[in-house]
Amino acid sequence: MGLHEFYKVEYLDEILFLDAFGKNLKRLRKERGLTQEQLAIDLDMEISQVSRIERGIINTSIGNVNAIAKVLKIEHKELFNFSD
Amino acid sequence: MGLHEFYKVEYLDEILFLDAFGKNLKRLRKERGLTQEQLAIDLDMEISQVSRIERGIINTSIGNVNAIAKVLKIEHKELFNFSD
DNA sequence: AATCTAATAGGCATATTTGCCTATATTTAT
DNA sequence: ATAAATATAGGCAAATATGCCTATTAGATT
Repeated sequence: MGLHEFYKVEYLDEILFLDAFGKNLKRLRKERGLTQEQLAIDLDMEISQVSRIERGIINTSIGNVNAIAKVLKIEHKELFNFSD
Repeated sequence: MGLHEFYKVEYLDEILFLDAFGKNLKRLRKERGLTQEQLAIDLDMEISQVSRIERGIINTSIGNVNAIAKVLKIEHKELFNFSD
């Protein structure tokens, strides 16, 4: 079905953003040949959280953005570098 | 006194990051002649939250990063563009 | 097909953020 | 110096993220 079935219209922009952010993270992770489990270990985070972030169902923190950038050895901006 | 007086060493990197992020946001906001109150209104957020974010005492969400970038009419990466 | 690996899903308790509120402090303008 | 505007501070309840756990599904390999 893709994305969420129900949502408040006011938050649609955020939902789309979280979805795009997650897809981008998944792409960057796979490009480096990492599994969700390995990324979770490196981040000292639960694998279920990594999964939730990549699926765009949670609104994670900028602290995690910082940690992810460090682990993936990329700049913060790369995590936000997606057309939509 | 600057920053926090007590913290767990493991989280020092995150504390420094949140502090830098907040200072950068404050700079970007002032450059555009906005008060915390006006920014809060535009973001549909509490002024106390804007204050907490700028002071680096909370770890806000990527959804707010997205909203802030939109309101300030800047790219996401600008919010992370600080030396340290 | 069977097995192994990776990812998704969700429940529940805890931690953290956020909204709402009031009060105080700091800065700016008169 | 006084007043007005702006920012900081913190308490409390509600909302949300996270950790920990188990189970299920999807994908890859043999």
